[in-house]
Amino acid sequence: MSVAIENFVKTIYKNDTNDSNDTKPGNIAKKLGISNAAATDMAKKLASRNLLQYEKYQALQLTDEGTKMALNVIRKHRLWEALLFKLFDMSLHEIHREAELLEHETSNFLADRISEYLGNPKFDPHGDPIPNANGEITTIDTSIALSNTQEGKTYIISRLMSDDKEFFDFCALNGLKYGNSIIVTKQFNKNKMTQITINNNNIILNEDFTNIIYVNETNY
Amino acid sequence: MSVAIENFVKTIYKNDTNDSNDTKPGNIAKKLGISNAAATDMAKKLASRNLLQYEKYQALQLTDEGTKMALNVIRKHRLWEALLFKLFDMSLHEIHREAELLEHETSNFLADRISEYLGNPKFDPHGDPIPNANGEITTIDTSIALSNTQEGKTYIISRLMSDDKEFFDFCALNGLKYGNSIIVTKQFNKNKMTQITINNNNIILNEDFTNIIYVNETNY
DNA sequence: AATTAAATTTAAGTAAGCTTAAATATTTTT
DNA sequence: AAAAATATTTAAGCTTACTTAAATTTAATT
Ligand SMILES: [Mn+2]
Ligand SMILES: [Mn+2]
Ligand SMILES: [Mn+2]
Ligand SMILES: [Mn+2]
Repeated sequence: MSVAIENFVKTIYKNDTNDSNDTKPGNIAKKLGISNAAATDMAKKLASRNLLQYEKYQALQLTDEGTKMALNVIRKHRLWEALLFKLFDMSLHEIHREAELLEHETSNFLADRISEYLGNPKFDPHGDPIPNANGEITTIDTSIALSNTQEGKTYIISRLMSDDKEFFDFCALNGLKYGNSIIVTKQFNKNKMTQITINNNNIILNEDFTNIIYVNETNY
Repeated sequence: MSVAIENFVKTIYKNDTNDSNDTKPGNIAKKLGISNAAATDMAKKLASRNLLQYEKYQALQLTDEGTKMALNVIRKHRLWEALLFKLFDMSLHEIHREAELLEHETSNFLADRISEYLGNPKFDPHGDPIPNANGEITTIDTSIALSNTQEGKTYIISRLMSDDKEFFDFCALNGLKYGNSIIVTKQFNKNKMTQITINNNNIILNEDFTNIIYVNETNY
């Protein structure tokens, strides 16, 4: 499959699982940086190849085959991120940038070698789950957005759902890293802002950030 | 630059440095598996971009810029081969197959990280020299083809110049590996066949093989 | 409910990288 | 040196993945 097709189904999949907006050609176009017309064309083509269902003016829906393809690409993306992070200690932004390209030129064989080498990890360095070789995500995600946490409790950072360099730079600067521990000290304005304590620093985050930082409760 | 262009200049470079046939569009077409017409078109386009010199019916000649691009792609190819070989113990054929794709989707930044991680190696697992970040091959190659060796002498395998699975499988089976030691026990029929001893086995190789296996003399 | 705004689709066109077939030039053989 | 064989180039056309502009449909506003 071509790079264009792989990125297209992947973007649909991620829009469906992570975002609230509907999965119409226009929204996919925006994310891919192409015109609406191009996205509509592509949607029709992929429908004829049984990768998705397309009905005029309706949201796009991946078929099982399309979902499988998306998960296969996502698997490769996240395995690359895990490998580059481990070997070269590159930043979250850098590993994402490289993985975005490498994911399309990686055989299933090589993906399996990478996975094996890393001990078949279930999560990438962002905390995103890595689909297995059958295109299944077996892990149950119990994490919640920071905006939904409770004052006074301690949490472990489980996911940083972003592709944005600025965000990652901010995270790196403040110790906001997959696996690190934080205390939620205050929720402001109906959870539109959240104060946390990490490494003895107090940080106030607005909803742009608290909606994409996911955490798990701890027992302490 | 596109994959097509990178493979094109790389193929010209390799034809110039490794092969005896002239570097006309037809020969490049054959190696790339495209039509002569396509190769001629591409040659004209690359000439207009100052990557090579094109004159009707003449051999193609890379400009400095074209050569630099070729060496940059070759650097990435060989770094990938070295990394995959080291990490995953893949065969020479497998690492080549993957590198052929990955080489086009690798930033200079990532190439430098790979090189660094490997200790800036000067050779890949085939024994081919790895250009440095400036696109220079600093290593002086003193190796000779097995067909040009002398009876009774001991040599170290320095290069296996092939992309062929069958050849690599044969090599792997018989211990013909970069760095291994062999004794040339006999040269037959004006060096069209060569008998060597390796791991106490005698093997007779014909010129298909002795022309692509390179070795260095030892002092013993 | 009608009007306006926004999103989606259709239509027409482009560039890259190929193809095959025909025309032309070069190389080899006689 | 001519003829035949081979290689190269030109010409015409195809597919993929895009573009912009116009037409149409849907959604939002009054
Ligand atoms: Mn990523
Ligand atoms: Mn991608
Ligand atoms: Mn190789
Ligand atoms: Mn290649």
